[in-house]
Amino acid sequence: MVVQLSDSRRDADADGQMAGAAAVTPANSSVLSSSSCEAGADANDDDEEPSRRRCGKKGRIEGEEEQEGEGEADDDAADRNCKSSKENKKRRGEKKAREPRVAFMTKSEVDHLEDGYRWRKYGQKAVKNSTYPRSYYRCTTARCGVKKRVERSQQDPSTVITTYEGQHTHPSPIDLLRRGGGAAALMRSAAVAGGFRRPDDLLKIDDYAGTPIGFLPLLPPGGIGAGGGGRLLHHRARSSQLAAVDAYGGMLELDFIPSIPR
DNA sequence: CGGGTTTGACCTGCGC
DNA sequence: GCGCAGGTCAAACCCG
Repeated sequence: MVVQLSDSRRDADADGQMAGAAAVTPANSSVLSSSSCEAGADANDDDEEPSRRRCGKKGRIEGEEEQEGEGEADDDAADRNCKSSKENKKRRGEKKAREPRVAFMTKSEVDHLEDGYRWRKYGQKAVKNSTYPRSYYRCTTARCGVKKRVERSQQDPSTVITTYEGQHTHPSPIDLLRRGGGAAALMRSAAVAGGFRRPDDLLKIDDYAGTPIGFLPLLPPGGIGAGGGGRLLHHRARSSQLAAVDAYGGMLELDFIPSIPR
């Protein structure tokens, strides 16, 4: 099974920064409450957020996607944009640099898997050729533009596909806890202990171009173990590599972060 | 009352 | 240019 992200990656940030998120598993509120992320805190997205405005009644958002430094105090710019939707369109076209995105597939009965960050749902759409809707979430942390989409696999309804876009501009609590603990060692030991070593145990994740970029373990419905659900902690070991560890010790090694083909 | 969810409408990109 | 599908907004609603 494969996650095929339909969007072309040509626009993606080649920096290799990972979506600040991690895969997930069903909520298990009794354990850790977050996942970690090496938030590469770059100011890439002062993206939207509170100060969005609309043109006209239900018009478009002004100043949206407006960035490059002047992100915030752009009332004027916004007004300008308001005047010409064409310009606006043009701008969008120019700037629409997609955030790097990563998709995770997880066996779970719940759609919205706990990953340690707080998300606000801002939309839901029926997806063509799928009986399951896709939900859209945004990180609730101010100025953090990370988004994620959650949908069920059409082929395997027990599988949840979570796509993260962007990177958190803030650490998650768990990240702080783990910091200094030696992520690499942690990951290695977890991988060994995990037992998810054979391809059969894993779900393949493809990058935008359909190239295999990693694997995820097939978690049993409800997650690993009786209580279900572990949380994925991930650490960017190198700029070109991401490894992940499930909170339950399962191997979730994502040895990737695709470089963008041009 | 504040924060999250639902949902219909709107916007945008893309293929034909 | 048109239509479709994906993505987003925001009012209304819900819930703790």
